[in-house]
Amino acid sequence: MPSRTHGSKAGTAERTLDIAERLVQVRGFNAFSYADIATELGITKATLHYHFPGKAELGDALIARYRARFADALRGIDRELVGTRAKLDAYVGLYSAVLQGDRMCLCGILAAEYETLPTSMREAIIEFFEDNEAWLTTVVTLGQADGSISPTADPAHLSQMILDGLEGAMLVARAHGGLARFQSSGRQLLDTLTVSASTTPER
Amino acid sequence: MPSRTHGSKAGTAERTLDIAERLVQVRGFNAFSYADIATELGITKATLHYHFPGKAELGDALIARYRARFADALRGIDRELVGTRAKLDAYVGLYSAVLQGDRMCLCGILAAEYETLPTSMREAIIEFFEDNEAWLTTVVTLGQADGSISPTADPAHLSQMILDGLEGAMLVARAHGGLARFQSSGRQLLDTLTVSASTTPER
DNA sequence: GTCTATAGGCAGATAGAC
DNA sequence: GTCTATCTGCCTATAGAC
Repeated sequence: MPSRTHGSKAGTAERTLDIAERLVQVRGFNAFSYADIATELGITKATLHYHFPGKAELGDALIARYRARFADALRGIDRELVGTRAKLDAYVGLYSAVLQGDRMCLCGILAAEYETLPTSMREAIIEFFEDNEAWLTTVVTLGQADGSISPTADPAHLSQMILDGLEGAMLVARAHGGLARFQSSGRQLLDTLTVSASTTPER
Repeated sequence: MPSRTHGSKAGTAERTLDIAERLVQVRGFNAFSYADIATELGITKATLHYHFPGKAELGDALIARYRARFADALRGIDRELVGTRAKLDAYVGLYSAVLQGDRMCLCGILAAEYETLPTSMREAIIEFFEDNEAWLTTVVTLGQADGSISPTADPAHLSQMILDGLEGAMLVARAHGGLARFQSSGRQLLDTLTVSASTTPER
């Protein structure tokens, strides 16, 4: 969800990343071209190759920026919210914001194309998932300590379940059900997971 | 799960579907070509166009066959198994079998490429998801009746959560964690969902 | 049904002028 | 940094012979 490039003053490289990011999140890495970006940016393909020698380098930069922005958002949640359910709700909100632009999670859609991607991109995608699982594990562990999550389950398994559930909800919702469906699926996931300690589900 | 084309005697059309199906499930619809299939089949691209005029028609046939095969598998579960958890375990097993060949669910990977697909394929993908949700809803409703699933949640929401969770688990697992991760995520989902009526989780 | 041959387009990428 | 021009290769698709 994190804000993409700010106001008006942004270099060609940054604007390229903004456009490429959107194209990948909507259409996938194998379904956009340098020509698409060049047209939208009003420059030539050759100029694009000056900033990003090949598609692989562009992909690397895309993931690196997305990953850093997502990590920032997670730190923001830790800073501003207390309580397991509040943090998890905010986490779901991150995904909702992405889906609002008819986009899929960048690393989620790249995971679908995983077999066709260069090694450097593959490794960075894995790191994105690991970041998310690590953060979720701290939140789940907190939840087990404060009694809002059942203490019998393995926090790592619960974290995987949450990540997978939300990535899948985005994937399916873009074809079938849209934002409303994503949100009901996400809410159901959290409701099923958390024994309402103090938070009251809205229905 | 669903057996692909049987023994030795299969026409060109059927063998084309077998190969195309695998290529799509592994690489995606936008990352395979008629040339890939022709080479593997030992025929020319022109022959392929005789059987399937364009990629859209091939895609339609792919989804139709996959959907029918999946529906058969669901009927098989209903025929052979009783008990909510047993049916749900078998459902997860269907997905595990797909993942074993490093494949993603056909309609899951197509959902990632949704924006780039022809209308006919889009509609068929949605129908696949609806089939699954309808079946899951009957199982969840059964589970609420027999006490193995909490009766307070909406069966439709729980069905979405299950479908989304498994599609997402496949998506992520192919990049990170593989079959083992898919299975632990799937088990965690079912364990969280079902209040162990009689089935004992393996840990 | 399967082939040869080919069309026409677009992909990613590079050389070299400004 | 950005351009023009161009290369090479692959893509989907078609015509027409066998």
